[in-house]
Amino acid sequence: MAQPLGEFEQMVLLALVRLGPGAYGATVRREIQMRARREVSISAVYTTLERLEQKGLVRSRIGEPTPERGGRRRRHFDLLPLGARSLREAYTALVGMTAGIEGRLKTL
Amino acid sequence: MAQPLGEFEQMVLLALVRLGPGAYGATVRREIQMRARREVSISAVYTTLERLEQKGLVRSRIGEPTPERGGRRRRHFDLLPLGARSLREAYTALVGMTAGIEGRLKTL
DNA sequence: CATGATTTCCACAATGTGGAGGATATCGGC
DNA sequence: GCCGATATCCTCCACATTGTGGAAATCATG
Repeated sequence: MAQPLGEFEQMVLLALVRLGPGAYGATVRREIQMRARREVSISAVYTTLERLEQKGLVRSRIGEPTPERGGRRRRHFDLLPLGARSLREAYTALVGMTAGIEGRLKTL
Repeated sequence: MAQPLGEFEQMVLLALVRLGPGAYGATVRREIQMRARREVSISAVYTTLERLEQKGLVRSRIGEPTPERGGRRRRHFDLLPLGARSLREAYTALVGMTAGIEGRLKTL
C-alpha cells in the first residue's frame, strides 16, 4: 500500500483533485461541505493538509497577495504522485467493498 | 449525521452488509482482505466491532458450538438501524465527493 | 491602525493496529 | 468416560495515527 488514508484525509485529497492547482484552505473546506454535506471546521482542514504534506502526499506553495481586499497570502496545495497513488488505492478498495451492493447501500 | 465513521469502521460495516447474519471475526477479516486487497489483523477487526457495538451500530450474539471441528463459540455480528444509517451517510458522502471524477480516480 | 482573510498553535478525543495470551470446543487414546 | 493434544476463536492492552475545534497569530488592504 502506498500510504493508508483516514476517512477525512480521503475527503481532503478528493477535494484537491476536484479543485485543481488553485486549491487552498477555504475552497477545500467549501468543497467538502457542499459535496459531502457535512460540517467541517477550517482547522481540521489545515491540520490534515499539514500532515499530508509531511507524509509527502501533497505539496504547498505560498501564493501572491490577492489583488482584491485585505487578507493574508493564500497557501495553495496540490497533489503529489504519492498522494495520487494513495488516493487511488483507497478508492479502489472502497469500490471493491461496495461492488454489487450499491443499490442496497443507498436504501439502508 | 447519524454517527461519523472511520475508514476501517466503514470497511467492517460494509463487510457485515455483504456477509449477512452469519458474520463473525474470521469472515469479516477475510471479506475485507479479499475485496479491499489489504492486510487486516484479526484483533483490529475485533476491536472495531467491539467499539461499533458500544456505539450502538452493531449487535452481537454468541452462536451455538459448531458441529464440525473444535474451537470456541463464534460471536456473530449484525448491523443495527443506526449502523445502517451511518454507513449510508458515509457512502453517499463519498459518492458526492467522487461524482464525475470516477474515471480520473482509477488512473491516478 | 482598523479591519478582513487566512493560517497556525495546541490540546484532547476518537480511531487504527498488532502482539500476546486466554477461553472453549472437538478428537483420539487409554 | 477421562485427559491431554490440538484447532479455532476471542479478549486484553498498549501505543500510533487521525480527527476536531477553540483561540490566537499573521499579513495584506484601505
